[in-house]
Amino acid sequence: MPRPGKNSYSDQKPPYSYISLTAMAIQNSPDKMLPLSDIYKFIMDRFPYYRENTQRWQNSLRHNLSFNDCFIKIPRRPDQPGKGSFWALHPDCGDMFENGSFLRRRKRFKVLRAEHMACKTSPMMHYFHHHHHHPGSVGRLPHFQSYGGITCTQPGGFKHPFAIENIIGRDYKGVVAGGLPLTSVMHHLGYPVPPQLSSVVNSMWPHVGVLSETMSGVPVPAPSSEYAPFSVSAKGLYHSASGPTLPAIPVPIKPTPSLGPMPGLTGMQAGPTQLSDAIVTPASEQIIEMHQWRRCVGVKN
DNA sequence: CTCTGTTTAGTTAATA
DNA sequence: TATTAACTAAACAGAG
Repeated sequence: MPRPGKNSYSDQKPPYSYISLTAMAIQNSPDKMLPLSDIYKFIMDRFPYYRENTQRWQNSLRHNLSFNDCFIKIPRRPDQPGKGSFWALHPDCGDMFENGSFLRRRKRFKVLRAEHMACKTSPMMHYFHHHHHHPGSVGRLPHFQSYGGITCTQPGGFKHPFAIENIIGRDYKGVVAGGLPLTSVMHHLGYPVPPQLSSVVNSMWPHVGVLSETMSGVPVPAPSSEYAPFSVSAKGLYHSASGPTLPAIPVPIKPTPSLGPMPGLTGMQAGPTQLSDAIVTPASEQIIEMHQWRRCVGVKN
């Protein structure tokens, strides 16, 4: 029960599952991977609700990381000191929240057992420690050459569930140049895409806030963590609150198909620019290597 | 010791 | 209403 005069609604439970909160944190990070403590931090910075009962929800969140195949562990390399591994999103997990609800996915993402074993228990994981990463490379686009394996496991090409261009497909479907998604163009021009588009991420995840606020450790001020809208009709906000494009707020309940938040998404996924419009990050680069290795070893997918 | 990570088990709640 | 995703609790192991 929110008490009047004090933060009113902002400490109410956000309409996100732990999975979506975690995915949000990961996707909002420059490298698309975060250590556990940073996932905690992200959530606590933006959602006052989670500044309490930390033992309870953090236990649940850790359970989710381990239990759900959509999250994968990426070992630290020697030049990345710290505790625990990095957590990233599995490249094949698809659009987990395509139904528009961030509370419950339509289906739980599961990888095949063989792949699961290879991914989670292989002693070859140390493989990742040895490849073209330098302390200064964070946030930069990696080399094209290492990029070839991006389509590796899904026919038609993989689209990261929270990939920038997917978000663009939802919020900025008009932002296209020459038939190519903006990200593709930027990528080809050599721009470091993710940072430029952080505002797009913010529009997708209304409570993500601005990156610099996390960096400085200053909690995000009230406006970005106001939950009053969630108690109101989602559909109404859906059409009115965020202008001509997309919901500024996630839809807590399953929308009707015609109201689907991302009419352009399917087209994006089937689009002709599979390879070039994916976002490559240090995390995905390492994932790509993992997949290449698995293919090489003959792990079926 | 704390933190991270895995696992089992039971409950709650969304949705087909 | 049945199914199943999500949540919670808890035991436990290993790393640092």
